Amino acid sequence: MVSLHNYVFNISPISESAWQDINALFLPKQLRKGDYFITEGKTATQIGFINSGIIRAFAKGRNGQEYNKHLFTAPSFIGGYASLITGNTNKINQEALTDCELLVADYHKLTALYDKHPDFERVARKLAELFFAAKEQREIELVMLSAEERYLLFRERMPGLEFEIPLYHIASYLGVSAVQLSRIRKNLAR
Amino acid sequence: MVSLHNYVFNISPISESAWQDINALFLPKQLRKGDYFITEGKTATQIGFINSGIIRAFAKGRNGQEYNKHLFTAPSFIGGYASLITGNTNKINQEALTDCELLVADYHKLTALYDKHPDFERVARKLAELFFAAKEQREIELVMLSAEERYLLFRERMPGLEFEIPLYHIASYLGVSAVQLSRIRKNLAR
DNA sequence: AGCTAATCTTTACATAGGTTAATTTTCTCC
DNA sequence: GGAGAAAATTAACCTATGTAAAGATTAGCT
Repeated sequence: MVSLHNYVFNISPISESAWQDINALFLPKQLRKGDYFITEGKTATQIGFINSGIIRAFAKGRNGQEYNKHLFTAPSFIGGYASLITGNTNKINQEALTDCELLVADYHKLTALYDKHPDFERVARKLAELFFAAKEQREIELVMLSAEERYLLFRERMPGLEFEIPLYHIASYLGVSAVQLSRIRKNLAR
Repeated sequence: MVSLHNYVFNISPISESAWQDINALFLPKQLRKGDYFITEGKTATQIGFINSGIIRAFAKGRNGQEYNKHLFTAPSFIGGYASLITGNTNKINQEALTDCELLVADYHKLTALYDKHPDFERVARKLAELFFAAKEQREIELVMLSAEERYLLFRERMPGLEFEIPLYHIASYLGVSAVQLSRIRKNLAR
């Protein structure tokens, strides 16, 4: 299991003193399957780190249909990043698909450490850059690849995950209906 | 016109000394319509700032079809951000759709200033965060909205732009074929 | 083990949107 | 201003994928 410490140091090493200050802000928290970490319409204040479990981030359309923007597994930060950054309300929800072990910190207490620890702000910069590059990649794949290709890529990148959560969540993550994913799987099996 | 100075200070103010060091790295550059700022397969080394003109960032599929990931207008940074960050080759191209006035700097000379000027690294962090939030928003819109809704949103956000560049570039930006955009426009006109 | 609810697949049908090609309209530049 | 190129529209056709509903399968209790 990748600890918060290793995860952070892997992005960009920081001083021992910075790590102490950061670590002190994170407290353990459990989520039960079905619990929400953030909810649309509310303003995010916390950032979480997944030690175990699976969380989906999803947006809701007006007809009530949902789109799974992302599936998070350990190790990974979660939270209403856009809301934390801009101060606007969340446009999305994050729901535990399994029981989860998290570490949770107040985001603004964390960002208050940037002045004291520029090496930590560097971590935040690199993280934001990596998030951006990942989003860019996903955007290209959503538009340029067929649903079947996206499914194959998904299986490659998150092996086993398709057996831990309902397929319709994966379909939504891939941007297709559960029916269509079922057809795709049938095709591949031949 | 929003200058580089104002653009940067608007994100997060920096010391006069930091601004001097940054500004010294940016040199004017003209692009003619049709010129490329970055090319896929090559590694990006430069970052640009658009003072005037329009640039499209696009990805190419295997069948040669293109997808306009983004349309840039002044004021805006351009460059192979993902490549600059990761050191991998560009997966995308950036092509001038009109003659352009840019300021261009070596990216690594710029990032070398982070140690000396933490206030500048803060600018970089906020910028990356804003980029990320924008991508997230675009991703949601691509998946949740119909092509017609995306077109209306585009007209609202970039008024007039549809009269400055070929419609098929806008269609590609919206993720539909030129034929389909034509149908959409016809529908709206009724 | 067996019951119930959840999930997955399949079928039938509808539609948005792709492709290709022909036609019309609009630019561009001599 | 006219010729040729570029862009936009239209028409014809096709396919991927959506929706709804019915069945089949699986999982989660008690």
